[in-house]
Amino acid sequence: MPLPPQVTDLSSLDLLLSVARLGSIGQAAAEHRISQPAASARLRHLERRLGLTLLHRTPRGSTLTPTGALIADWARTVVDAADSFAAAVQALRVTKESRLTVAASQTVAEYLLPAWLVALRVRQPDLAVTLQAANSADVAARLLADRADLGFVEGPDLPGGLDADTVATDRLTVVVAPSHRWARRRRGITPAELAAAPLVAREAGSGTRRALESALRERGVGEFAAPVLELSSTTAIKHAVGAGSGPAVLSSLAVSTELAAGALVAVPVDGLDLRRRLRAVWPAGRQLTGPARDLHSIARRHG
Amino acid sequence: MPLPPQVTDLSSLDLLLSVARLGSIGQAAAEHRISQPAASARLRHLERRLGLTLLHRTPRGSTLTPTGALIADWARTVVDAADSFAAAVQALRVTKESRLTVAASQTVAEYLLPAWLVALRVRQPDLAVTLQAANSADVAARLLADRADLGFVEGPDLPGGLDADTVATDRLTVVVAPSHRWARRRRGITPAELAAAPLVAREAGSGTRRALESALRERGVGEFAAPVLELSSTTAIKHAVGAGSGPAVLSSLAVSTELAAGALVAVPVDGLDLRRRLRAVWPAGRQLTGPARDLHSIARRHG
DNA sequence: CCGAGCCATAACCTCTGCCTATGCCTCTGC
DNA sequence: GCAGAGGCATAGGCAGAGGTTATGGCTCGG
Repeated sequence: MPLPPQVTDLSSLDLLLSVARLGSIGQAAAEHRISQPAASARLRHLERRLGLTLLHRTPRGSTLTPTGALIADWARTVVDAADSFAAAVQALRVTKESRLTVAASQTVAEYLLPAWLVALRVRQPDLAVTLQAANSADVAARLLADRADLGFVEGPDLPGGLDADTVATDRLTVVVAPSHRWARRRRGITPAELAAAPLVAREAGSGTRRALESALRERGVGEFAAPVLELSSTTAIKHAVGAGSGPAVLSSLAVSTELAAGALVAVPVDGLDLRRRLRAVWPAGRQLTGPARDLHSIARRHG
Repeated sequence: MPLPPQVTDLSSLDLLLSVARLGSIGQAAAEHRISQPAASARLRHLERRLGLTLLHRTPRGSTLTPTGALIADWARTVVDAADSFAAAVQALRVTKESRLTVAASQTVAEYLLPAWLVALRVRQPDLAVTLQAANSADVAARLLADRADLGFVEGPDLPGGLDADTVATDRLTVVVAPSHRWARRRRGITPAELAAAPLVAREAGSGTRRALESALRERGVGEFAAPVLELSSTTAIKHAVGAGSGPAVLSSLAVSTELAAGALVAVPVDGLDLRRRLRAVWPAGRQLTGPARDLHSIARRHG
């Protein structure tokens, strides 16, 4: 199920947003460093591809039609996502002259860092950042070997030799489809019920899964039902849960949108603390300086 | 600030996701209806553009490298956003033979309908849907004139002649930057405080703003401070709030991600009910049938 | 009434990306 | 062992999308 060809070219959408902001095709063209006719043609093609009139073109500027404004709202979502993606990818490039190297664990790397890097880029456009995704032990090792300037870890155990500061919190959340019987319960479920339920899960070895099992063990539950389904992406899990395949346990960061819209329902678990601190870490005793301090403060503010 | 050229081509990312799922470049190529060499070249170009090795290519298939898996996770976000965009845009095309015409108010059209339409498309790929964005009165008029099959309205007042069913709830939410003094208060603020605060707002006439003022008037507050800043997009407002320009009042659907990550903080308002029901509506007495019923049930389940 | 700003059209060109054809490699099954 | 299937890479040829410059027409303000 490939993407329809109408949306594979983000530059047109980006151009449309520029026109919306600047009020003229020519100025938008300049911002994108293409000629005015090229911009005009691109927008015309966009209109033809979508089958919609997006712009009022007049001899003294161009404004969005009502339809165009709605399209622009939607487009902003896509372009923003692409922008975060770009910032994150940029940081994965191994640049020898990077002035900032970051090591981050899964949840932070997947959900939070892209946005932080966008914010960092606003403040320091030319800063080269390197990102290394790793588990907590690796993060610590890299920091202590001076192969990273700043790290982010999730979970309770803090590797030795590091100073830490909590920058965000997530919470493992039990989610079910609105039609699931758990969605209708007044009170939460018990840890034993959760452990006995066949979940939709990621492949074994994921940090989320380990964290869940450790929290349950703390409450004296040591036996877990086998997963009913193992999938490789969070998106696939969400879809499976929504389709009624069973409950799943995911980071609150992964499901916030679905919860707000009601596509999934969160089920509380009595007496089980599923919160996890997401912490910035750095070699003990050292003061963060320069870009590392900036990123830390962005993370703190954003999270 | 145009998008970097590395991410303007979503088809490469989409192709990468297919490879991740199917395990071979050739099969992914088939899914996208291009030749195997074309797919291979496209992926190679993607790797070169990003400066990263994403795939392990072997004579019996291709698998993602760890880096590739991380990239794929990020890419999924972008591609999903594009997919929703595409479904929504598709519905804006005025198709004479559409078998389903929907009229929706702002919040629903902007935040919820794209996802619902994706779900609807899964069930009925060939269904032609037309979407008309309108205010409540317009939605009602269109339904009664038989120019729409199903409508969605927000807010308390239900136009006459319609049957309705609540499918989702949103809540106008006061948000501030984490550094704002309201973020540190134990108890909520009072309606009078909110009314006296200069907000970051959308241009006058927005439904959100009207809803806020009407809720405040109900509580006996009739004077409102002038906005400190008026912006044209929700994204711009969120950025301004995060940068400390002041509080804003936005739909919970617009800020769920930022709240979960802590980038923005919600401030409760004592005794002010800012919930809004989002309702499906249709001509009174009529039974929903066919695709209209399907969309209604999707909306109900998703919201 | 003239000049500035904006958009459209036209003619030309470049270069990206696709396709077909083919070859090599690896694993499987006989 | 060996043959065949499936997978990826390379090569050559081609089409078209999208860019550029040059120019013209429209509208508004001074």
